[in-house]
Amino acid sequence: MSLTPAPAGAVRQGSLRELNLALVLGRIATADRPPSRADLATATGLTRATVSAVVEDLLAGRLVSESDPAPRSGAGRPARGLVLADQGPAGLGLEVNVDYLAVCVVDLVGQVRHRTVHRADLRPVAPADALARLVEMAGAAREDAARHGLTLVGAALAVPGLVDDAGLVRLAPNLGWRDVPVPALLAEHPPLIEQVPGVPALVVDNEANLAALGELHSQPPGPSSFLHISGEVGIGAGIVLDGALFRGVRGWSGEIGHLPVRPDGRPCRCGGQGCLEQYAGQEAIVAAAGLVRAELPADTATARLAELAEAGDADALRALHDAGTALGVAVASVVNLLDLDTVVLGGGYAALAPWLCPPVLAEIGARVLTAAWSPVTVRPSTLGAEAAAVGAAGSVARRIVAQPAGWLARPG
Amino acid sequence: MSLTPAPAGAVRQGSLRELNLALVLGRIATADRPPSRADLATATGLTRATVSAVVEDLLAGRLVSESDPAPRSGAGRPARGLVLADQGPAGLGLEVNVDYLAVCVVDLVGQVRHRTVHRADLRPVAPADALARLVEMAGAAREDAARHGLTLVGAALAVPGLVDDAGLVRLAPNLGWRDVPVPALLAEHPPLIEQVPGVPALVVDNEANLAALGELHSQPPGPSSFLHISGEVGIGAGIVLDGALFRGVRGWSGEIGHLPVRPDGRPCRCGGQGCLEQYAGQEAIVAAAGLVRAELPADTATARLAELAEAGDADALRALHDAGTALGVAVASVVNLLDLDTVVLGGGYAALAPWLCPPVLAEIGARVLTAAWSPVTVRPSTLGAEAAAVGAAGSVARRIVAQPAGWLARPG
DNA sequence: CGCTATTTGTTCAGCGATTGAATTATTTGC
DNA sequence: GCAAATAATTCAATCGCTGAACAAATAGCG
Repeated sequence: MSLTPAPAGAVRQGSLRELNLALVLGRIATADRPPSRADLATATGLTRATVSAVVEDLLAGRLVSESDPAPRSGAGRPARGLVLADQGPAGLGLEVNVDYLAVCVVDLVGQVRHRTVHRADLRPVAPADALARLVEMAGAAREDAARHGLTLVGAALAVPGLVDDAGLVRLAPNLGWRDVPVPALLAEHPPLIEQVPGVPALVVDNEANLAALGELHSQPPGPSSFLHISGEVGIGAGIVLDGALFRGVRGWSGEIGHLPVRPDGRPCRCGGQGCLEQYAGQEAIVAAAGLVRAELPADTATARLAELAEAGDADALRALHDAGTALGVAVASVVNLLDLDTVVLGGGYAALAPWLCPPVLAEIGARVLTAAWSPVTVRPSTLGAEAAAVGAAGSVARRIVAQPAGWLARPG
Repeated sequence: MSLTPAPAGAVRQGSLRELNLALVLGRIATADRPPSRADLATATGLTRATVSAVVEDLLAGRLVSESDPAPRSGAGRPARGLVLADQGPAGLGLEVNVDYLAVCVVDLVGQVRHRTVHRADLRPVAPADALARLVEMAGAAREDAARHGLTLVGAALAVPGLVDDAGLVRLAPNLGWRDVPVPALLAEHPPLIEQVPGVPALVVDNEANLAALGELHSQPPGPSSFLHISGEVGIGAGIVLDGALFRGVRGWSGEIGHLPVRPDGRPCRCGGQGCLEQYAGQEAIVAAAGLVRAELPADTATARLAELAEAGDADALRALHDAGTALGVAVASVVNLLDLDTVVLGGGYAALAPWLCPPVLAEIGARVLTAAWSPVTVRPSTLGAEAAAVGAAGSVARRIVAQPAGWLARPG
């Protein structure tokens, strides 16, 4: 999701204003301090007159507000700083995962204004029932958002599986879902959002993708190209290139869990052999550490591992080192291929990062030709749990920033 | 290099025309038959009046020309078809490789209008001397181009190695180059091109990247996202995503030759272990087939292999099968990661495709989770040798199509 | 042959958005 | 208290798109 305007088709007279609205608003969103109209004029290359006109539209639409006297030095009339409004449009983020449901609301600024998590084992629950429960939570979220002056303009749902363009969940193995028509199931419930031109009412996407988007938009802003790895039962990755999520031809990119790291190794349930998941997936690590999986609820497995590693347990340390090495082989492949300089460990990996990072870095150092000239950073995610839900909500809010014209054109 | 306009900064009054010039010209370039002004209006969403005005500019700048009566059926005034001009701006492509120098000229249409290849072992030649020789060839190319009514507006140089943003060749191992400042060396020679706003005078890029661009712009147009693998002494890949080359954060993407396909395998000169290059590089295949490399000039090694395989030589067939399997493991990683549906085998691999494709496809089928739903195509490159030079020249010519305003604004 | 329907391409007044210069507003420094 | 400096607004001019009317050119039909 680039912040620079990029018209797809004809550039009409009115597109001009649309593009400049996006340009100016994007600048306000990414500035590290509230810019004045004059700042925006020099930053964008537009004239002050144009910026004033554009800002007037944005103020009228309540997308930005004027902040009180901005700190300045020197003579001259003081500038009025412009900031994104903390009221107005907001995004709804939804997440179905193996052991929890999550709902959150993120505003234009990117802040989480509402958050609900419902812990439960979702594997035995029918998809329709899980979604119904989610809608219920979302209803409460909307009411809470309204109390803060926020209007939900779109929703994004994160699922740990493969999703096609139409929102059909083709396969979510760890959840036991197959060919679940999410949009159709959700359409049976009363709509929770106010439709705005240019913002899809519902986007269904892979959990790893949305978590990566969350990382992209987190504060402080990080790099615009990176790999975000979600290490859960399965291992997924979100690839962010130049500030935009790369989804692949059919939206199924990031299947890093099935990169062959030991081509003649253990058979994987995907049909292949020696997939990363067999060596660095949650179950593999737990087993290698000598823990009995049945005694560990999924959401406590990584916590228990971290506990043992912290205490110096030899089995746990070895298991983590081996997993990190396997992960490092896969990451080295990605870095060689895409020339990324940042890798973020998210999901269950975030808590295990202190033990995973060293072997991953070692493999990168040994296997990446260009690592000698420019080092690769490997760090844990800054977002906590439910990162995908936050990323989902943020992706909706970002869309308003990227295409404000739709919101401004609404009748209200 | 997208054909849809995408302004980076301010959208000023004049940008409107710039964007629509690019939009209309891009449409003319990609249409499969010469479109009329009316066709363009419906295709772009602009009014016929605007299209007429835009086309008038393009005709005046000699970027397009009217083709004689286009075949039509039915009543009505006959349309006048519009085609890209076969005169006017053209791109200069240069290539330095291990055993040849190549120069070519490609016009707006994408056709190769001039081509010179100088075969010689470049390893013992100093970079400055190699480039001087290339400039000499380019001078002849420019004169030949001028006779066809073509003006060179930019140059691109393909090098088998890592190039940074400034055009510095950091490392070209098989050529023996290290830290060669190509732009500075070329600046000592008289300029060969006419500077046009928006078109860089010289771009230096990796051979695999430019070969991929050549494939992207080849006729008939193929997919807009694919992986192009150049199998020479080293193995490089160009990644094309949504019609644009993906260069990575520092321009060093595509180092597929060093993907670990056997993490504990043979040591590689990159410092890693079990890199693809050790199993599917030209030297590895030649050695596995029982051929003595010293007796084979580099440019005949693949031809000899193909000959033997054609004749049913067991050693050659086994060597190719093993190489294809290793290649397949790497390709499976890429496809899992990027969800591409097309893989093009270029360079030395093109001639060996009949024997490489089956094992590559077998590995993909076994290791790619999504292959069951949508098959992956693996095919040889349509461009012949010196694909990188052609791609280089084409990338310059394409830039004029993508940003015609610069050419139109020139004083001439 | 002449008329009509049809499609292509051009002309032109109107209009929206940006521009650049002039103007007003507000503060600091002397 | 006044000049300098910076911020923001106002306004006529201009650029380029729009929509509708108009001119051009052909096929079909009687």
